[in-house]
Amino acid sequence: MDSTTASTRQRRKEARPAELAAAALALFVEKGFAATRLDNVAARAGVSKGTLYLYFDSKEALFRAVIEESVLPLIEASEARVVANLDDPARLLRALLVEWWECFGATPLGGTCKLMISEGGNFPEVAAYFNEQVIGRWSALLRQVIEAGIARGVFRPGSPEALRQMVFHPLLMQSVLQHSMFAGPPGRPLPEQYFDTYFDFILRGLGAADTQEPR
Amino acid sequence: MDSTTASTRQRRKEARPAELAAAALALFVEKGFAATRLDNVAARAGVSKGTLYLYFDSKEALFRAVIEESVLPLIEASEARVVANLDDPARLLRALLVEWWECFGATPLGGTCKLMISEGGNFPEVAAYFNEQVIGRWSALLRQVIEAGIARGVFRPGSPEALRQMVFHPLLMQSVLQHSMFAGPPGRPLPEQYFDTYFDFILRGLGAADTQEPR
Amino acid sequence: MDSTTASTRQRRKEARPAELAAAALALFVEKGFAATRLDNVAARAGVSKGTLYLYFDSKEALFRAVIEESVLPLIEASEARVVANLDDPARLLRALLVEWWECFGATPLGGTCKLMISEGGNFPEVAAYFNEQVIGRWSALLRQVIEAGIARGVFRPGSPEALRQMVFHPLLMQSVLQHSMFAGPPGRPLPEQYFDTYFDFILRGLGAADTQEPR
Amino acid sequence: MDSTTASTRQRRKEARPAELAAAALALFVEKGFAATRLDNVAARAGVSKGTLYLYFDSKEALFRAVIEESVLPLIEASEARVVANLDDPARLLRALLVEWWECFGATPLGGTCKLMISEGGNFPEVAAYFNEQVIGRWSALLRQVIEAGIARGVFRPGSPEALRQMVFHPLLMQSVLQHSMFAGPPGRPLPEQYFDTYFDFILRGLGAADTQEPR
DNA sequence: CATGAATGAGAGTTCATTCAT
DNA sequence: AATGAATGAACTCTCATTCAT
Repeated sequence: MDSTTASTRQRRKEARPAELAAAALALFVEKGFAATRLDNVAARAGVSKGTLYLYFDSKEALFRAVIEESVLPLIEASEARVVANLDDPARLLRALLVEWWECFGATPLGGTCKLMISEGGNFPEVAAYFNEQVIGRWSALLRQVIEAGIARGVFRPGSPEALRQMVFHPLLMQSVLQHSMFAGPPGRPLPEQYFDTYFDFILRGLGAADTQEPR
Repeated sequence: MDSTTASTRQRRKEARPAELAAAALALFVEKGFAATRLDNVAARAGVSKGTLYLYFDSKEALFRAVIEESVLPLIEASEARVVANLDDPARLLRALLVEWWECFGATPLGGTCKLMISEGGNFPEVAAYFNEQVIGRWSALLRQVIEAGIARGVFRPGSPEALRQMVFHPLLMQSVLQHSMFAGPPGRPLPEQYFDTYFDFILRGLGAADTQEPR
Repeated sequence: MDSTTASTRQRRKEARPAELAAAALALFVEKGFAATRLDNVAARAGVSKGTLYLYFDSKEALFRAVIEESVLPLIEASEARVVANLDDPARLLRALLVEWWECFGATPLGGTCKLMISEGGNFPEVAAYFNEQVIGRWSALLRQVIEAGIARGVFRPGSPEALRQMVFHPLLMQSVLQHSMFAGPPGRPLPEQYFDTYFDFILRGLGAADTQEPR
Repeated sequence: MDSTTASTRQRRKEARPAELAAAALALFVEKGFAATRLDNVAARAGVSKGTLYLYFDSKEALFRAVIEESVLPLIEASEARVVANLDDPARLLRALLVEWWECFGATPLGGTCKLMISEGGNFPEVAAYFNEQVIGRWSALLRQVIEAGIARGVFRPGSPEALRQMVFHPLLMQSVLQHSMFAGPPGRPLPEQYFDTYFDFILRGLGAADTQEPR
């Protein structure tokens, strides 16, 4: 019963839902919800099809779980970081975006963005949840940083929401594309110079004072 | 039987494939390929399900046709415009992007991008075709303009491909999002100020000398 | 469109639901609802499995249709007969019961009684419908005849409902048993003397004046 | 480990099969064989699903056991009573039927009859066994009493088998209906007057001389 | 040309049965 | 002896595809 006597069976049982959700995420991202066969999900997780139903009530419940479990950890860490570093918005912005890319956008979790773009229309409540808990909170963070930058005169004035899109969408589109069509060899890193060009571009775009400093 | 009805029929007959493809595009974009029912496509086009098979061999053939018919017109017009106006890259860039948005991104055709992001992995040949004929040619155009700007000293030096992404992806993401999840009322226009902020941002990002000129 | 041009296809289409319901009734009665396979229903009706779904939304809908279509005709004919012949209750009772047996109890329709006994608990709304529209109306008819007989002094006094059960349940049980367990060769008629013994018994049981007359 | 707990365990162990069979009987009667889930049987008996397989080889073996254990006790007692009391057939008949109702028909065991009506067709050997060991012996008893009555001139002449059905089927149908569709509050007793009307009716039906004696 | 009734392979889901613990 | 996680065959239901009309 206690942790020391946990059997192999027990350990598997506790790990199962996460394993199954990971397998499902990969296939949902690759093929879409409707085109993903539960046989394939089960096979990828190394279990039989029936086992899926021990942990999830239906294919749709699996989808919801995949989204819900994929999204929360990063946001909270980032929110904590923001409140502590608003005095150097340019550096903070760069740190947030790099972290987003490395911990989310470039990982399998990043597939959730492609997945919600593809399937959101078929699952309005899941889309609403994702919008509130993930997109909304993350967007608010970025707007906060941009507003701080404008307030401090580091960035030029402008609509924080529009500027947020200019800043974030190139990186988001990178993530979406890497989980789509031309994924190439999976895990292929961005070209070396990408982040240099990216940050130079968005800081110039924001009218940041010191865009000339080399990296 | 008489000439009048014959010509009416004739017109219908010739228009049919395009009507069917338009109905299919709308539903493929809204629901995805696998979740779209041919019954619904037929109903939206006002024909019976069997009629679809008079014009398309299979659901997949319909998908290919949808993609193939959606993409060519704009590119050729844009290509012609580019060769004629390379001497003012900033103005040309703005004109191209506005045109792309108004003639493609904001129209039902813009759904094609969302569709290829969602379904490209399931249709590699279609994705390859789309990549070559649309993405490749359009990207080449934009790179050409950016390179011209750099060569003329209007834009700062940098990787043309990376810069193309910074310039184009915010707009592309707008189009994708409008055809996805949170489409809101369909056809909702972008906020007035969006293009002002957008062009100001990307021209600053490109290091363009005169970013203050009004649109 | 009109009846003369009705095609083979058309004629089949109109007859299909009844054919399918008849096949389903036979198998539901024989095996029960849960143990009946839709494959078998389709095969017995000479169609494919998918065809069932052109006419019935689900297995349960098929069950409802089977019950609802099996029950109404007899009742109405019997109700009409009753109001016209209440002045000779003994003869009327005999006529009603013979008719019930020949037009319902001994036919495939009689299986509905066995079916509702077996499955009523799993389909409360269907059972309620059957109870109101069939059992209730038929029981009311019999009670009416018995009450008329008591009022005229032809039958001895007693609870009409209890007497109805004594009168009807032997015949009902015959029908149920013939559609159950020991059906023997289907359509096996009752032994010659059964009805003689039956009517003699129930008329004596009702205290009818002239139970001594031989048939 | 000590003798006290060992004996408790022992008692549980020996009682288990009967507890499991009782749980199964209740659910088989309520829902039918195919619609009864072994999970539910196990839950109702307070054990896990796997435990069922320690005592019964399969769901069908459980069904056989349920039937076989439900039937024998009453018959033997009744058979003994019959041989000792054939000299007063009317009184004996009444006693047998009251006993059948109180010890079988009105108890959970009475559900066996409904169950065999519902499922007999799917289990021919079980049905044959039930037919021989229960129905056959019980019917023979009743016929014996009826024949004795006829021989003594207490009942009018007639086919003993047909008369047996007239006599027994109203009571049997009561039992079947109480375990079916409209069971109402379970265990609801028959109306007070039911047995009065019932015995009056069948003794009149049998042409018994003295049907006026109160119960 | 156009229809829509019919098909049947293939999907999601259930549940009797097994077996490592 | 008892458990319950795991299995996979078998079910209901769907829908792209066909073809007689």
